[in-house]
Amino acid sequence: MSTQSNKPKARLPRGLVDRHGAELTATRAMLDKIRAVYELYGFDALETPAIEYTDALGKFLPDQDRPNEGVFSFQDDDEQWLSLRYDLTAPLARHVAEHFDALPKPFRSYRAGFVFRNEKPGPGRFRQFMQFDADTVGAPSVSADAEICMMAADTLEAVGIARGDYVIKVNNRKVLDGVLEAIGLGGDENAGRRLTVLRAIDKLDKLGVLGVTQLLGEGRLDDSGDFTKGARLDAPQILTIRKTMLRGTPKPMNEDPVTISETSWLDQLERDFADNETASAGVRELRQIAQLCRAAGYGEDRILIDPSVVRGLEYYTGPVYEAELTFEVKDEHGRPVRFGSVAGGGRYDGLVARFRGEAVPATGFSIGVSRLLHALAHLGKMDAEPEIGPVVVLVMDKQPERIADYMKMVSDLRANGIRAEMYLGGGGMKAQMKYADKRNAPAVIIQGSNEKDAGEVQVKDLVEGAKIAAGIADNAEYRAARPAQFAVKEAELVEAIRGVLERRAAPSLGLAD
RNA sequence: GCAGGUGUAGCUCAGUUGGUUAGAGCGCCGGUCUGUGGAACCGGAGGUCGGUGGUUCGAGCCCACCCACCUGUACCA
Repeated sequence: MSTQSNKPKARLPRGLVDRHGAELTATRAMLDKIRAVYELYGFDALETPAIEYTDALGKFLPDQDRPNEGVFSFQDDDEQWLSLRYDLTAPLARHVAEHFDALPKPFRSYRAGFVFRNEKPGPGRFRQFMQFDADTVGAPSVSADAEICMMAADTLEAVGIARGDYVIKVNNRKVLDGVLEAIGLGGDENAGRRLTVLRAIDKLDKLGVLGVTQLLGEGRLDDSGDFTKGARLDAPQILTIRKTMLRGTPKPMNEDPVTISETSWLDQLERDFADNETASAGVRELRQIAQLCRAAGYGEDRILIDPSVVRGLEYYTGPVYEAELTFEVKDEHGRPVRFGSVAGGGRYDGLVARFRGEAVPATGFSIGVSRLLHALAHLGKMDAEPEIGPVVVLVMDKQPERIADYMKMVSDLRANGIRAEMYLGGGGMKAQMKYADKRNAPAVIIQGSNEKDAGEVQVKDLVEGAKIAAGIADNAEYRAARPAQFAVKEAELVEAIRGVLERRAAPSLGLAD
């Protein structure tokens, strides 16, 4: 029988993608812009590996039932569990804890890299994706948090998002915790319900006030008919949450919430929860952050105190921030596209302490590189121009001495900084032309025996040629026309190609053509 | 994980009440053409019809289970 059944299938696991061409170029350009801002702010580069000991990453210790829940894990040959990192913060905490004595404090660093999550992929969600983080470790004051927010705003503008098309929303976990305490959800016995409440609030921009209210109460039936159990709060509790956390949201999807100013909201919160120490401390911190940002010239259009921001539920201990894009984009069906948050972060005072016992305050944030790039593409800010391919020297004659001639041409072009290659495949001339077309070559060089005898080469400008060809309807005529093709002396080859490339680089000055 | 939907060529899809050797367009490769991308004409490759089992003389079509993908939802450090 055939070997067909044991041939491997050429395929990629779900949630993973190959990237190439314009997308890679655009990614590189964007990373450069982000890096420039981070360095301007005084952060230094740090690289950590993609693999860590599982216990260093945190809570996801593999168990027998589900060794890979959420994280990709495997055992080393000494039986120790290793995992692919699922964010860049936990590895940073490990690095700081490991080299604590040698590092300057505060320690300010940035890093970009792929992270891995073993979960269900969706549109714009992958199992491998890139993050670009910056963190300040060892700085307890809210100045560090305010600085991160300002840098986040600067970064988004640097990559091409206009002021007004984004907002950095800031909240404080102490406020959230304090309010929950005040409505009787404090203490260990209510940990589960607190989590449910926070998750519900986090869904505000997705489900709207109505949906969140349902999740705070009995629960919610989604479009597919599936029921999500709610937090089962009573009416007064729900009212309190709606009055505080759901209020003042900058983009109400529903008419319900009354948008009030940042300061009014802070005043109200301070008044209503004056006797709750946790909430009051949170409000004080938020006021300071707002004050610092305003003093530096960042208005509410850029950095906004917003009570509905929750962020991750695991390790944030103080201020939390989230960068949201506010412009509207329609998809091909005319429906609005949501980008959601493209970056986020917060204060995590307990993360390094896991390794050291003593508290090490830290704050930082993380940009979702692929998501941000996706958003930029919708904004038309991504250079989607295909790369200009190499000049292709066609092989008209396969005699070894002629091959040497062709390679010499390529070599001369390269020596002059022109991207070039000789056709290395086995095809005939037509195949070679198709190849050049597919590679987006600006020009091909043709030298058969006739040209060789005359000491000449044919240069064909493929871009011009395509333009001219568009006006030729008849096939025979098209072939005879040899559009945008001309002969030059062998010695003038480099100069001729340079001319073609220049014409290509400045098409808007095409009056002379 | 839960709910719903969809699986026929690389892509988009046809395929009669179950009936010989499963089709089209586009794409791909080659030829017409010792000389030219697109177009034209001619030819070619490419399918265990998602998988397994069942019903039947006979299954792409009917039944059961499984798998994959899509959408929503849950989780998301």
